[in-house]
Amino acid sequence: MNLTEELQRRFGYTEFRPGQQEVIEHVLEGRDTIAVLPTGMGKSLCYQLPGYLMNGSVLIVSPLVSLMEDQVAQMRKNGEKRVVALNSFLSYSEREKVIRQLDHFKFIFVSPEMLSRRTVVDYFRKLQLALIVVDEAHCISQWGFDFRPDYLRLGDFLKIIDRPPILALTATADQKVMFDIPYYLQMRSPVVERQSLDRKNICYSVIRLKSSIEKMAWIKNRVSTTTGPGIIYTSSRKRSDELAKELQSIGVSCQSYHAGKEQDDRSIIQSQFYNGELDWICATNAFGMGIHIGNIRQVIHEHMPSTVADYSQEVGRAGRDGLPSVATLLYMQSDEQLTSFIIQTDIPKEEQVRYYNNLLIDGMAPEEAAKLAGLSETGKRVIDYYMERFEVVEIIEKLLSLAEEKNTELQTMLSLIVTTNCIRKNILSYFGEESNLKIPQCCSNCSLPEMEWLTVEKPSMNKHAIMTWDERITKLLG
DNA sequence: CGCACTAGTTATAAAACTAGTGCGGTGCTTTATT
Repeated sequence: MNLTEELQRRFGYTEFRPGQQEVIEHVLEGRDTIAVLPTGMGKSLCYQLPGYLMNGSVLIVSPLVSLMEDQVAQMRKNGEKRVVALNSFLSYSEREKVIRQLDHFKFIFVSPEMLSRRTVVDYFRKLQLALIVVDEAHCISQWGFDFRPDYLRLGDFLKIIDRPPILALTATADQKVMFDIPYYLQMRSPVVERQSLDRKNICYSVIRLKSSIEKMAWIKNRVSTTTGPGIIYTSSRKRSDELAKELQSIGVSCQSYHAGKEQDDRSIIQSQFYNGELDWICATNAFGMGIHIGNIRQVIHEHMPSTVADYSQEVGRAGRDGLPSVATLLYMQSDEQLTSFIIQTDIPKEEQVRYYNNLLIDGMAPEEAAKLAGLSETGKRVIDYYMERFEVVEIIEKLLSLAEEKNTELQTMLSLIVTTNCIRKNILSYFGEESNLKIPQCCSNCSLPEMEWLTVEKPSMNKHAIMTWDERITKLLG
C-alpha cells in the first residue's frame, strides 16, 4: 500500500511531515507506539490515516472536553460523519443513543474519567477497536498522580478489553513521562518515534526584577512598545485579572483567562484571540492545551511555572507559524515560594490520610469523611484511587515521595532561571536532547541581540501591527 | 510561606506603626428526591 497516495487522496497533502509516516507505519504493523512530536506537527493525522486503513473504530482518549469538541467539529467539517465525543456535553438520552450504536462511529473521543465508568466499559468491550489513541499522553505523569487519577486507571480499562495497538501522542517527553506512558498504558515493547523538540524560532529570555511592581511596569512597557499576539502567564487567577485590567487601562486589547471564569466567557475570549480581535491574554496555566494559534509572537511569564515541562509547553505556544518569537520569563527573588505552595497544598498530608481512613473504617460516608479530614475534592479522589490498591502506610510513603519529586522539579525549574549557561541547551537536555547548533537569537545567556528584539516598536494600535512585526523580525534575521 | 489588606492602637491630630487575617492551579463527572 502506498501511504503517500492515501495521504493525497484522503487529506490532500502531497507529503508527510517529519515523523508522521514512521508513526503510521508502526501503527499499521500493530505495534504499540509512543510518538513524541513537537506541537503543531500534525499529530491527529497519525491516527486518522491509519484509522481509515484498519477495521474497527478508533478510540481517542483526550484530556479536555473542549478539545474533543474542537476535534470533532474539525473532522466533521472535513466531511467525516462517523465521529463523536462521548462526554458530559451530551444529555442523558443523547448519551444512551450514542452508546447503543457505538459501532456506527469510526472515531470516538472520550475522557479518561468516562473510561473508568463500569457501564461505559461494558459497551466498549463489545466494540471492535482498531486502535486506541492517548492524546496529550504526558497528562498521565502531569495530572495522574495528584489531580486526575483516572489517567492512572487507563491500564484497568485496557486490561479488561480485547485491546488493539495503542498509540500515545505527546510533545512533552522528559524521563518521567517516557517511563509513565508505557507503564500506565501497559504497552508491549513500544516503538518510540521521536522528533527534536527544539523550537529554533523561539528566543528565550530571563529578566530579573525586584518586585511585582517592577514586573507590572516592565510588562506595561513591553506590551506598549512591541506587538502581540501574546500570552502573559501568571500564577494566580487574581493576578491575571489585575494585570488584564491594568493593561486595558492603558489602551491594550487584553483579556484574562482562567478556570474561575464561566465556560462561555472562556470560549468567547479564546475565539477572539484566535480571530485576532485580542492582542494579549493574561492567563493561568488553564490556557494552553488545544490552542492552535499560529502567530503568537510572545509568551511572557509574569511568574515562573512549577516544572521545566510546564515551562516548555507554555513557551511552545509561541511561533507555531515558524516565524521568530520571544519567550520572556520575569523572575524576582523568592518567586518560587508561591509556586511551591501551589504544588504542595493539594497533596494530602499523612494525618489527613490516616484520619480519613479511620473515619471510613468507622463506616462514615466517604464525602463526609473527606470533609472532616479537610480533604479537597481533588485530594479525596486521589486518595480513593490509592486506597483501591495500596495500604495506608504505602499511600503515605507515595504521597511523601510525590511531594519530594515535585520539589525537585521546582528546583530544576529554578536552576533553569538562574543558570548562566545556554537556556535552550538546558531545556533540551532536560528532555534528553543535545544541541550544539548556533542560533543568532538563542537566549539571554548567549549574546543575544536582545536589544534589537526588545526595541521592536509597535507602530500603531491597528491590525497592521502584526504584519509590521513580522516584517521587522524577518529583516532582523536577514 | 509571604504578600496584601484590614482593623486596632497610639495619644490628642494626623499619620505611622502593629497584629491579625485571607489568599494562592490545572478538569472530569453528576439520572435522583421532596
